[in-house]
Amino acid sequence: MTAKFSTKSLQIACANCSLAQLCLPVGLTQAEINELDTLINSRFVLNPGEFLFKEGDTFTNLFAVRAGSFKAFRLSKDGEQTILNFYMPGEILGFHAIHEQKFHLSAVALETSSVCVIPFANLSNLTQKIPSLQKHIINLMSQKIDSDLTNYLNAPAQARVARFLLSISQRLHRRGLSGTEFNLSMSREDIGNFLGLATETISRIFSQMQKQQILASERRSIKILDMAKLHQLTYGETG
Amino acid sequence: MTAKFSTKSLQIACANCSLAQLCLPVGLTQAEINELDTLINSRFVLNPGEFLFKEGDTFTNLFAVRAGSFKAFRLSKDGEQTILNFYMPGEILGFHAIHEQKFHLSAVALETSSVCVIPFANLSNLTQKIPSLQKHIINLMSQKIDSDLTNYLNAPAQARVARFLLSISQRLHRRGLSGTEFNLSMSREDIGNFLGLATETISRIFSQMQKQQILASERRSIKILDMAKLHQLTYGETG
DNA sequence: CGGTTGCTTGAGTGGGCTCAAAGACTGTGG
DNA sequence: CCACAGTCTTTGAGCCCACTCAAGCAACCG
Repeated sequence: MTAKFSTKSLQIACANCSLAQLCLPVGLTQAEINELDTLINSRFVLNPGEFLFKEGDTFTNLFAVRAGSFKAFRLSKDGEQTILNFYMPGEILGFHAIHEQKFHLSAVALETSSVCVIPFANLSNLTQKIPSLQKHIINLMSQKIDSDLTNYLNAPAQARVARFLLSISQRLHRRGLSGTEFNLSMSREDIGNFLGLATETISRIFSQMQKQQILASERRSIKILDMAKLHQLTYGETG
Repeated sequence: MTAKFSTKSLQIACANCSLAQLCLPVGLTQAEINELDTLINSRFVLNPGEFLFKEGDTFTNLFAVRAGSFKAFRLSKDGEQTILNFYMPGEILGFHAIHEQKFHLSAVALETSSVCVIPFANLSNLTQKIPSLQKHIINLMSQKIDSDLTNYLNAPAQARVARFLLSISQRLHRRGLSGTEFNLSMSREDIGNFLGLATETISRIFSQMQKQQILASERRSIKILDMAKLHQLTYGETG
């Protein structure tokens, strides 16, 4: 079931959060950040497989990923998942649910993860008082619209996998982590589902990239050996 | 080249615009709508093939489609288009460009079309004064994020075409036009490009749907005969 | 009217899928 | 600490959906 927000309250403030630049506060005064901290009064931890929210849930909060990762998906009528996205630290879930006050997809933790709970009504009031915060929220939503454009482009299997790996790499790098050596938090099946490819195809392409010296992979551990070649494989997509 | 905004100024006010509910003003007082009208001081017409904006252009304005339609696309390095979306009356272009103040795609008119020019900086100031307007902008962006989710799902060719036709149908219906009889403003090639299918595949699927009595199509004229079956073909996608 | 562009239909090919099976890792209980 | 079951990943074989190539037809335009 959907996790209870009281599970575990963490003693963390936006003021000293390492994700601050990716997440909410930008160009705020100390007083404004404190006000924001009052707003975001809840932070909690989820175990692997726990739901952050479910399709059909009423929307009241945005969630900022603090640690771990999530997959967002819908269920078709025959019970099959369609994975729509993965979320990593510094990224925000829930923007899609604002306009109808309802989640149109589910999100589960792929590993032990923690999130900040951002009550949207309160945030909305605060943006009315703090212009730079309004600007930031709109920028985050704009970024989301922009990045989704690139995410869902059609391409041959190898290009899709290359694009996926680069996306993960860049998102890790942005947080100051290694963009060349990392562990995937999702299964081959999840990757395939997300990219619209069979599990076996993902596996084959990883093997193939290994033979071409583009990367070294062992189960979920990935080491990118030739970033340039990986970019080439997505070549022609977007310039 | 990108159209000049001075091309033709139309005498139209938000106050008596039939698209008002889809576009900007919602729940505003008369005074607020007048203020908005001052903001949106420019409306102009584009001929088929004219650019509304180009990849790389600096972002200063959002555009609301008043009449006609647009395709949005990127060019790959070998000059191939990748069509990302089509835009119809009441829909807004440019949300993706806010965060970097730069358009990451191009938009051209598919037919004679007109748009309202919305200077974003001014809009941003106004949302700070009018809470319900801020709410509406954020709702529009949320809607965009939400609908893009459904747009780019992987599916077999027939399901994609069915989804595409339903999307067009629903968007026309929302404006009070017929959702069962309409003319497509884009070529088979554009549809195929957008859906990630070959032109010939689009043509074959149209023929096939015609044999199955789902629709009657003659070039760009479409008449949907069996809406239920069309929905069935997208079955399993989203519930 | 002839040229161009867009649409349709057919034939054959191929990339990625399905089906199948074996190997590698994880967790649990004895 | 090991055995065993279950899950995830890899690899192979064969097939099918949608692509490419090709040709013919219909509409539009100068």
